[in-house]
Amino acid sequence: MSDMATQTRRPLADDIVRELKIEIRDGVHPAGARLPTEADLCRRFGVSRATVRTALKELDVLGLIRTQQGAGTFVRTRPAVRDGLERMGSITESIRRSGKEPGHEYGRRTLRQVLPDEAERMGVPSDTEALELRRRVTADGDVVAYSYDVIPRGLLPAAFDPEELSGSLFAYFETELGIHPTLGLAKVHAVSSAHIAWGPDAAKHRLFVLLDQLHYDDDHRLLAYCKTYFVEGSYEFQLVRTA
Amino acid sequence: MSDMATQTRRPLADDIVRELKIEIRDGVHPAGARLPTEADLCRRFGVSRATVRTALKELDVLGLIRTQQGAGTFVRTRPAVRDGLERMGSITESIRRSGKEPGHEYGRRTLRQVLPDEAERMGVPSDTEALELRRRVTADGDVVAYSYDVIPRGLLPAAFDPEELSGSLFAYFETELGIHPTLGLAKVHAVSSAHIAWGPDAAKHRLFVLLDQLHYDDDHRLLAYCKTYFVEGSYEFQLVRTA
DNA sequence: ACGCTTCGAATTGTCTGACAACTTCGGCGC
DNA sequence: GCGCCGAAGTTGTCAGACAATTCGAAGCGT
Repeated sequence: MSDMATQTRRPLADDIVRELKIEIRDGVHPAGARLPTEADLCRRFGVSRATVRTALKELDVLGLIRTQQGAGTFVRTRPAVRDGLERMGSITESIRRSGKEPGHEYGRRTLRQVLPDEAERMGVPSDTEALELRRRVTADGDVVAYSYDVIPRGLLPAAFDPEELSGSLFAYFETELGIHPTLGLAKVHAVSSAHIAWGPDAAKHRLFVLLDQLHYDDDHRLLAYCKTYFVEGSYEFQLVRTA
Repeated sequence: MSDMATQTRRPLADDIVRELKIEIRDGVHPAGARLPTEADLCRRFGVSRATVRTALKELDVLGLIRTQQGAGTFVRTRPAVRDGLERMGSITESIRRSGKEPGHEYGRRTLRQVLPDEAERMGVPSDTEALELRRRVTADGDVVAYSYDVIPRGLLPAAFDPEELSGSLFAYFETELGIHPTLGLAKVHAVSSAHIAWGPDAAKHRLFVLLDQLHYDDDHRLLAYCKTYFVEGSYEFQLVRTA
C-alpha cells in the first residue's frame, strides 16, 4: 500500500499558504513584522477563521511564522544564510546563484532494472525498470560534481528517448514532466576513491562529499535516487541547523 | 530582534501531537493504518475537534500522516525521518538515541587567544580570549568523532576551572550555564588527513566528514566554534531537505 | 515629569454545533 | 456477476461564542 493521493479539490487553506509564503519571501511582511490578524485574513480571503488558522498552523510548523496568544502572528527572523543544504534545489540553480555558469555533460543514459541495493534504498520492487544517468556538473567549465542518478521508468513518458535529456535534471522534471520535487532524504558521506571521477580531470579528483539522496514530490512519490559526488573544495556546503 | 518565545501555557494540541508521535513511532498505528477518527480523538483527549485538527495538521505538515476527505487519516508509509542533520542537537543525545552508550575523552583544555582564522570565522576581535577543547566522542567505546571546540571566555563563569568540564558540551551549556543552543551554521567538508586523529585508534582513522560549525543561542549570541571530524562510516548523517 | 497600577481593547486559543464535500460499502435491479 | 444508487461515515469548512493572554492607554501618586 502506498501514499498515492487520489486527486481531490485543493483545500482552500493551501491557497492561503501559497499566497502568504510568496508575500513573506518578497518582503511584503518583513522579518519580525506582525502579520494581519486572523480576522483580517478571513475578510481578505473570504474564508472562515478555521481555514485561516489551518493555513497559519502550516506556516508555523514550517518555521516561517510564530504565533503568540494575545499579541499576534509574527514573521520569524531568519538566519542570514538562507538556501543552505537543508533546502531542496537544483545544483544548477545554486551554481548560477554563485555567479558561475553551470553545465552538464552526460556520460551514459541506460534503461535497466534497478540493482538490489538500489531497490532496497528506494523501497521499490527489485524488477523495477529505471533510467540510469551518469553526469558531470560543471561551473565555468570546472567539474564540481559527478552524479549517478536512477529514475523509475514509470515517471517518464511512454515514448521516451534518453537522448532528449540534457541539462538540469530538476529543470526537466519541472518543465517537461510537470513534477515538482519538494522533499529530499539525503545521507552525507566522505568518499575517497579513484573510481568515481571520469574524464580528463579524473586524476585530480580523489576526495568527495557524497550526497546519497532520495527525491520525492508533494505526495511522497519517489522521483529519483541520486548519488552526487561533490569534488571536495569546489562546492560550498552551508547548513542551517535549528532546535 | 529575535524570536524569543515568551513562555505561555503549553497549547493542548501540542500534547496530542507528542502523544500521537510516540504511538506512531512505537507502532501502535502502523504505517498505512487508519488513525482513529477526529471524533474519537476528541473523546479520548477530552478536547474539541478544532484542537484535534490543529494537532493533526501539524503531524500532516511534518509528513507523518496524510488526511483524505471522506476516508480518514492515515499513517504515512514512509515514516519520514524528521530528526536529521538539519536539527540541532547534542551528538551525545543522537548516540544515545541510536541505542549506544556515549562517552567523552578530553585531550586538552587550554585558555588562549583565538587564532586569526578563528576570529574571522567567528566574527570576534582577534584578541578575544577563548577556551580550546580537544575531545574524542565515543559510542560503546568506539571513537566516532574528534572535536576541536573554541568557546569564548566571556561565556564561562568568572571562576572557571577547565577541569570541571567533562561529558557533553551541550549538557554543560544547558545545565551549568543555563544557555540553550538553538541555531547552528555549519559547513560540510570531506577530509582525509593523518593529523586529525589521536590516541590508540588514530592509525585507523583517515577519512572524515567535517562539520565546521558555529553555535548560537536565541539571541544570536555566539556560543562556540566547533570543528567536529566524524569518522566516516561510524556515524550516520541523515538530512531532510525541503523546498 | 516620572513611575506605577489598573483596566479594557485587541488577538490568539479553544469550544460547540452545523453543514458541505467526499469516500466507502452494501443493497438492489438487471 | 455487474453496475447503479443511496445511506452512513469521515474530513473540510463555516459561524458564533467565550477563555486566556498581551499590550497600550488612562489614571494616579509622588
